[in-house]
Parts: sequence; C-alpha cells; structure tokens
Amino acid sequence: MMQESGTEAKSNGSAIQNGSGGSNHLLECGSLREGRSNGETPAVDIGAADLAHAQQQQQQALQVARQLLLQQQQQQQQVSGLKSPKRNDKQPALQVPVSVAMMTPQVITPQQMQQILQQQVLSPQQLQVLLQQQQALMLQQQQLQEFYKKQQEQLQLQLLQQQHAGKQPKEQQQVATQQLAFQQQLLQMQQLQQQHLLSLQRQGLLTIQPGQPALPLQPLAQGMIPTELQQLWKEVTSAHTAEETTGNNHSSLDLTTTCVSSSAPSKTSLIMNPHASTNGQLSVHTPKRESLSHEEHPHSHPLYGHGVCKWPGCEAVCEDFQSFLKHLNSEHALDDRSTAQCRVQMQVVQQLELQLAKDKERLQAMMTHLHVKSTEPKAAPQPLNLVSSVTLSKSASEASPQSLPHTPTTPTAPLTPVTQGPSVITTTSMHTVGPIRRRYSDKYNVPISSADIAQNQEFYKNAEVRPPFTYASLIRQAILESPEKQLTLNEIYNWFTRMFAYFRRNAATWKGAIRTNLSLHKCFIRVEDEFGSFWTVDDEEFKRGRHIQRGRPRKYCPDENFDELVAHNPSLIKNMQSSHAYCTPLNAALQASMAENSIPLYTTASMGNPTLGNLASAIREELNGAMEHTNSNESDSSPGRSPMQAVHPVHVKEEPLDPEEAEGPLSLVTTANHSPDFDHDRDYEDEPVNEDME
DNA sequence: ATATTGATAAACACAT
DNA sequence: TATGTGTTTATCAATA
Repeated sequence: MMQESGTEAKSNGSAIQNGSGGSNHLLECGSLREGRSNGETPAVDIGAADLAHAQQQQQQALQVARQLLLQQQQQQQQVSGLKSPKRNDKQPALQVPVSVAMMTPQVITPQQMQQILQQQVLSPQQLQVLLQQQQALMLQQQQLQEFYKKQQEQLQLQLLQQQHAGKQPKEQQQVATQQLAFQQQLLQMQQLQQQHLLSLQRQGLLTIQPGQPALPLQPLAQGMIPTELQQLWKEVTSAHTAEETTGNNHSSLDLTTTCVSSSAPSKTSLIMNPHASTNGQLSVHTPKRESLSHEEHPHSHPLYGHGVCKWPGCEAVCEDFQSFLKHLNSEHALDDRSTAQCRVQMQVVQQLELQLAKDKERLQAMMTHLHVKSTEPKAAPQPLNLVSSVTLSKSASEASPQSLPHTPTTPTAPLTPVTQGPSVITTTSMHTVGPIRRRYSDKYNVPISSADIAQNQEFYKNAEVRPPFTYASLIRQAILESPEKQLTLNEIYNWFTRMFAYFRRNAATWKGAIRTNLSLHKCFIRVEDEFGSFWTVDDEEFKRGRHIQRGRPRKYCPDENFDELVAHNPSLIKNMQSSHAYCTPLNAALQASMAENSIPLYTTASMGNPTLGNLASAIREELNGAMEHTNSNESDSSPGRSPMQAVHPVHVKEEPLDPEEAEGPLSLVTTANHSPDFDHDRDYEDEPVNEDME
C-alpha cells in the first residue's frame, strides 16, 4: 500500500497544462480576403439585372464575415478564460502566455494583454512581435470594414433601384439589417482593440513609426466616445483655464498625433508598471488639482515616484521633487499632446474599469456557483478550476487536483488563505497545483479560525482541493473540534476524510503524514489509557511555532515514571495541563469559554499566571477526587501511571451522544451536518457516558 | 547561499 | 502473519 502511494506521489512531476493555441487566425483572415474579393465582384455588376444573384453573393460574403467575427469572439473568450486551468509549477506563467500569444496571432483582448503585462512575462521583443501581429490584424479588419461599407452602399443602391422599380423584397431588407448589425459589431470590436492599442501606446509598449500612420487609430474616430468619457474629459478640460475648448471638440485627430509622439520615448518601458497604472488613473482625474495638492504634500505626487516622472510614456528622471515639478510644467504642460495623453489615459481607465466590473461579475458567479454546489450531494471537483492564485482567497486556484489524480503531493493553492484575504473562496487565490509542494507560510500555522474554515468548509468537503493548511493545523483543528479535545488516530483520520474531499484518496500518504506530524510536533501529546491511546493538542505549544524538535526527548510515555519525566522535561506537565490530557470536563468548559471569547485556548496565562495556574490545578485535584469516586476501578491501580492519567479514562472516553452535535467552542458551525458514516470507530464507544461530571 | 519548515517516503519497533 | 500505530530519519521543495 505504501508503494502505490509512493509512486503516485512522485509521478506528479510535470503535468503542465499548456494552453494550446487556437486555430490559426491568419489563415482565416486569408480566407476572408478571398471572400472579400468574391464580394467585390458582384459589386461591379450593380447595374446588372440579376439582383437576386447579387444578393446571394452578398449574403455569402456576409456569412463568411460573420463566421469570422464569431470565431474571433469565441477565441477571445477562450483565451481570456485560459488562465483558469493553468498550472504552473516550475514553469511559471511565463510559458503559457507566451505560447498562447505566439501561437495565436489573433487580436488579443485588453484583458489578456493586461494579464500578460502584469505577469511581466514577455520580453520586449516578444511584445513587439505581438503588437505587430495585432496591427496586421487590425489592418485586415479595417479592410474588412471597408469592404462592408462598400457592400452596404451597393445594397442601398440596389434597394433604391428596387424601390424605383416598385419592388422591395423582404430578403433584401433582411440582408441590409444583417449587414448593419454586423457592421456595428465590427465597429465595437475595433473600438475595443483601439482602446487596447491605445493603452499599449500609453504604456510605451507600442511604437508607431511615423511612416506607419496611425492606422489602427483611425477607426477610433468612428467610435463614439462614451458619455462618461466625455464627462470626464469635460472635467479635465474645465479644470484648466477657460481658454481650452471642451473635450467634445477634440477629434481623434489630436489623439492620433499625440499618441504617436507620446509613445515614442518609451521604448524602454516595455513592462507595465503596476504603479504606473495607478498613477495614471489618478492623473486622469484632475491633473491640475493634483498639481496643486502636491504642494501641500510636497513629496507625494501621483505622477512622481522613485525619482521618475510617471506621466504615461514619460519616465523622465527627476532628481528631486522640484525638478520633477519643473519637468511636469515644461514637458507636460497643457497642450494638445498632454490632453490627448490624458484622453488615452481615460480610455485606459475605462477599459480597466470595464474589466474590473466583468471580473467582479465573474467572481460573483463563481462564488454563487460554489455555494450552490456545496449543497449538492456530490460536488464536481472541476467546477473550481480556480487555479490561479490570483486571488479569491478565494480565488482562483489552479488546476484542481482532481485533474491530477496521481499527484497527491501537490497541494493546491489555498483557496482562502487562512489569515489573510477575504474568506471567501476566491478562485483566484488558488495556486496552481502543481506537483509543487507548497509550503505554507507561518501565518498558515496560525490556528485556523472557525470562520476561516467554516466559510470554506463546504467547499473542501466536496471539492478535491487540497486545503491550504498544514497537517499540523488540521490535526489541531480536528482535535480541538472534538468534544473532549482529544482524538484517537483513527478519529483524526476520519475527520480528515469527512472534512476534506482531498483526503479521501491516497490514504497511505496522508495518513502517514498525520502520524509523522503527530510524532514530530511537540504540540501533540499522546495519552494512553486502558482503552487505547488518543491525542491531544497543546495549543500553546502549537502557537509557539516551530513544533518540530528533532531529537527532542521522547514524548510522554505512560510506561515511564511520570515524576521522573517531569523532572526531565518540566514543560511536559505544562503541556499536559494545557492540553486536555488531564483536563476534566470542567476545565474543558473553562477553556471552551475562553475560546469563545477569543481568548487563546489553554492560554499560557492559565499556566503562567499563578492564580490561574493554581485554579487549574485545584480544579484538577477536585476532579481527580471526583473521578476516584465515580470510577473506583480506575484510579491509581496502575502503578506506572500518574494520578492524572488515572483520571483519563473516566471522562476521556466518554462519548457524546452524537459526536457531531456536541461541539466544542471551536467547532465549526457546519460540523453539525456531517455525515454519520465516519466517526464511529472508537472501540470504546459503548463506554458509559459520564455526564455527571459537570 | 543558507537555514527553516513542511511534506513524503521509508525503515523500524511494538502491539493487537 | 497482517495490520495498525508510533517514531525516526532522509530527502525534496518552498521560503525566509
């Protein structure tokens, strides 16, 4: 059994999903061109009597174009959705975006581009290639558009002729409508691309040569500026002096020219700087006001940082803030160029906002979906393709382990980092699962809060996603969740399988890990009684951090002399006290209430503080006495055992009526709903219940 | 570059 | 003997 899991664990190596490129778009464009020439032929025959024929041809051409459009849209969608299942392992995101970008010369959506930029995975050369491809495509699209314009004109001519002739077939109307619709789509698409291109330019990613007229920009003139933009623009301009005209009067012409000039300087800044965009956004609003305000806050200016001017596409080095101001006033004064850049920035912002809105929506849908799903009997693991750690704390994750049946060792990214981030399950936050063993930072050692787990519990129960917690954290959680704060090994196993779908396979692996952790971590204390042994946790020790202590003295062993043991390891008694090893239900209740009040469990306070410590020991003694009364057969009859231990069997094994319902203070809210199939594994379940302890 | 830390695998001992 | 439990060590990978 070990072997099987062993090999499985090691075989996970390199399952790197490579987003394979889509179809070759250029080819499709080629066919488009053919379609176009076909379409043009009939155009020449306008005067021909065979209107039906011309219409047919037009329809064919339309169809081809529509298909093309559809394909493009689909591809865009596909590509934008590509990131989700990606698994990165050793192969950072780098390869994926690059390959995608290189293999599919289609127009890249702004979202994609942004992602690529953010990941900073493309070399300047690669970016150039990409951009060139995009330009080429845009050119083709423009041609396509021209073609349709022509067609439309023809159609209108035909219609006119027909009207004169007194005929107006329905088909023609339909065709005309379709054409219009299509053209609108085309325009929209182009507009999007323009914006994208503009943003690239703004970031200095695209350099348009003088000889290469702002071809892609031209269509922008056709796209209307959204009203919000106009409003924004008005604000910007009005903030200046009255001399300026309103934004509405700025034709795309200036924009074009300015963009060209502004893009020139920044070949160097091929990688988008996250800060830059932030600054850019700020600058969008009222530059003037900001320049005023910066005087109040001398050294903080959104356009100035790290000794560099953050004006889009500028990056001029300014020794100090004063020189920056000079530079700002001289180089970025209110002129056509600056206004145009401002405009571009507005578009960029708008685009980002759009994207943000979309992503928010997506996130919402994902979360909703997951919620719904959790209620379903069996969760399909796949749904959460959350794979990219992008973030949901939930967020994204990576390829779900499900997809890697043989990679038990590869943890998935945390759905929700325990201590940080939203506790929502964000798909983005999940890291890719790869064979990589993720090491959870110390913060993951922080006790898992009920809320943290509770929020994602359903998710983990159903999705085979590896929880982002260490074994130690989980074991602790399992123990603390139990009514008695103690569990047998088997019960711990069961807790794992019950709470996490991920631990329903490769049992040998994770069970071994649990055992190792129990042994290795100082915070886990093994206690024996005549019914067997169980584990408790010393929360103090747990919180203390590094649990592992190689070569540490053997843990408490029932067969050894307790006093001697304590003498050797004074902390042991502490551990025992703090852990529930010897705690009576009363003490447990005390701790429970502390926990409820967010007081660290088994706090050192109770140990360190003489008063509390005394109280604890007093309670213990009392309980011991009580134990002896109730359980005479127990007690110290066993020589090697300490009195404390003797107490154990009495209450320790008392099994709650329903393990699921008798929850400790730390128990997860949801624990109550567990399936009963697990958890009845104690051999001593039939043990009499001692409820009189309270 | 090094030290820590966590996960795993494996060897071993012991008990049932 | 087979299995479960527990301990220990080694190795690998991720991180600090």
